[in-house]
Amino acid sequence: MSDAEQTREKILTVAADEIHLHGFQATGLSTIINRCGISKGALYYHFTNKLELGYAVFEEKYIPIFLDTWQPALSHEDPIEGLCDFFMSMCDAMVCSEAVCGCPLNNLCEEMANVDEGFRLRILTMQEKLNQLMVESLGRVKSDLRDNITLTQVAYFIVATFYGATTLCKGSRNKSLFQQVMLELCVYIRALRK
Amino acid sequence: MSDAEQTREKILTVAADEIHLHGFQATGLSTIINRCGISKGALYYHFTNKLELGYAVFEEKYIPIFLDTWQPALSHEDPIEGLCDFFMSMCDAMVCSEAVCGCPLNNLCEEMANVDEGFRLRILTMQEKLNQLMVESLGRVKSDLRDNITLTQVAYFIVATFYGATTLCKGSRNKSLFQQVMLELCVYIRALRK
DNA sequence: CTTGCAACAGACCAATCGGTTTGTTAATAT
DNA sequence: ATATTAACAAACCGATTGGTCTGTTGCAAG
Repeated sequence: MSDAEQTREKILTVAADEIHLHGFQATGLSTIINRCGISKGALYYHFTNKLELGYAVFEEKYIPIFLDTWQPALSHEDPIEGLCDFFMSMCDAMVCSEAVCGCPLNNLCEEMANVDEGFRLRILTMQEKLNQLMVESLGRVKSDLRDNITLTQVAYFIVATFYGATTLCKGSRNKSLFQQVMLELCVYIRALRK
Repeated sequence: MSDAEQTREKILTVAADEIHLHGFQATGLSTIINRCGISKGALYYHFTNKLELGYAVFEEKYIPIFLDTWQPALSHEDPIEGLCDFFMSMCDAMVCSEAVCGCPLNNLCEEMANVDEGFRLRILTMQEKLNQLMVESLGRVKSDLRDNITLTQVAYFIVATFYGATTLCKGSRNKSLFQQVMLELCVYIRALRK
């Protein structure tokens, strides 16, 4: 990787972390610059403006992370247990010390959906993609599931609950609260079976 | 109500609306001042700083609205149906034109929980209060419910799903998506019965 | 009549923001 | 050897932010 590419990568990595920690709008370019040890000239050489940097972080960092996080659960031979395992593992991964950052997708959706259309559409695309993946995943065991369920609806319900759990956890800084919601979510998911 | 009290009320009302629309940090004092048709001197006469104004908005505006919104559902003689009615009515109330603002509590929690401890504790108190109310409410018909359920856990689960649904709706600007999650939530709630 | 304070108005200020411009350097192509 | 360019460094800029400071006005008590 060339020096320039390394610089670009470093900017993206630091920006991704900073946006995850403090949100997009609250993240100053000066912070990114300082943490990277570069100048403003360097940043603006690689990105035309703050918004474009944000888009790049979303597409080159958040999307891959997001897919890598959900993929194992969804490609599990038994998606029901795959999801339950995933949610339980998220309980351990959830850090509740100084700050709870939660899911970058959820955060950006809350912060930017009403602020910038470019962000909103990217988030929307990702959410539809996740829903589609989940529908496909559950569809593979459709014969095991109750007859009266709508897969799309169920998929959105699951994601909504997951998102809401992270929000609650942010306010309470209580990992066990997150865990409780996840446990109940597992109860719900397992009850999808006949 | 005296003139001074009227001014204070107007500030609180406008600030509450503006914070609901754009969040606390993105709301400038100049916006509030302009919309109220007052001066900066007036604002700082009634509130020591922006943060204290935010707290006042939370306590004198958001908390009452929040309680008034949930109370009817929870004090319904049949809380299960009370909640279902409530969620269905929220589908109609949800506006999806230019922007989706969602629940002020959820918004502030997402934005401020990791930024200011004063906000976080106020939000936390309110969420615990809601949970307590919901547990009491469901507790009144406990004999009708399945034996293996934990009321607190169920209550947090319900609120989490509701919160997450508003987030999804923000990104998609699709009222029917919100409706789908609410429908599934009703399915879940009704399944709490024996 | 005047003194005093509540209730503002509005100029002012330092800090910070995203963004621009100019300058420098090292490498590469000719 | 020279010209060009990629890849930055850093001073600079206008706009905006929350916050302060110095008035000014109207009513009310003495």
